[in-house]
Amino acid sequence: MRIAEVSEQCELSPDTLRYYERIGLLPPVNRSESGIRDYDEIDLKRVEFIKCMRSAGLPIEVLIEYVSLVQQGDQTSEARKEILVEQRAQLAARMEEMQKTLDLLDYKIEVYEKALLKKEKETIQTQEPEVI
Amino acid sequence: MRIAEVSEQCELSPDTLRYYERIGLLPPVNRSESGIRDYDEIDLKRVEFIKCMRSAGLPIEVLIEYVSLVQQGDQTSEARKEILVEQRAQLAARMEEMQKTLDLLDYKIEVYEKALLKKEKETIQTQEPEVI
DNA sequence: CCTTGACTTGGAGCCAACTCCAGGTGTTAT
DNA sequence: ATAACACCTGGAGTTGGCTCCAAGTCAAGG
Repeated sequence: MRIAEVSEQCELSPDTLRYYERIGLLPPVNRSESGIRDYDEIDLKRVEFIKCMRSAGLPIEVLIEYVSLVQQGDQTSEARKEILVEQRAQLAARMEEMQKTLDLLDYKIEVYEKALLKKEKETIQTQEPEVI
Repeated sequence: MRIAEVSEQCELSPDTLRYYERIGLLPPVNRSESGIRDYDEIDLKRVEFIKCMRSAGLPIEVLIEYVSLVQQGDQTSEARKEILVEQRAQLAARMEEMQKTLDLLDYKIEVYEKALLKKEKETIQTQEPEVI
């Protein structure tokens, strides 16, 4: 599968895919004789994994470390698990922060709605004498 | 209240506080005769609000727009509410993305835990090689 | 054979959001 | 009175994460 197709399917630009490979976030993808990337199913799974992690804000550096450990084989499982546990904790913390913000936004929106309703009524009241 | 104290209390660097004011995210803070910032309670509330919004990833540009509408007074309530509603929606969407990632992380951690337990007990690993 | 279009590379450029710095002024404690 | 320190400003630098570009290669269609 060529880069354009992967790009479309995974919704990441070709530039981003090449960038990820360049920095070691994706292990080198197989090439055709003329040097064109040919992504296989395994590559696709990696891309999807990275996309998912990145979409939640996990730093590229951490993911590079994780990927590099995966490449080093089975004896790194413990270290890899620790990375995931740590990142999971940080993600959960960020989500809690965001939940607080969400609650505050909901509260403020409600306040605005009430204020706007009130304004509407008042406008009608002050308009009535004019209209009639 | 001077900038150092606000910085400590709100956990934002003095540089960041000055930066926020410079770009119009905070309305100008009152100064002492010698030009030193003297934050009052209202300023503190604004800082806390901005900090909360920023911690959830709301863009500075949007917050500047919101703050500027607040400065313009009551007739901008509708527009302000719309900004909050839009940002609330985007925030909720980001949180959903993050929840998916959290679930995936939990799944992977579980897999690692099982694999590590198995390894511990058996000392022989016939584990299928992982892709990522 | 020539053009078109997808791909390649290394490197530069860009954006958001800070963060740091130099050079200066003001304040406080000894 | 002088050292030490907090503050000021405008502007430059940094970081993370892409994104764009020029110049070149290659395969296929007319």
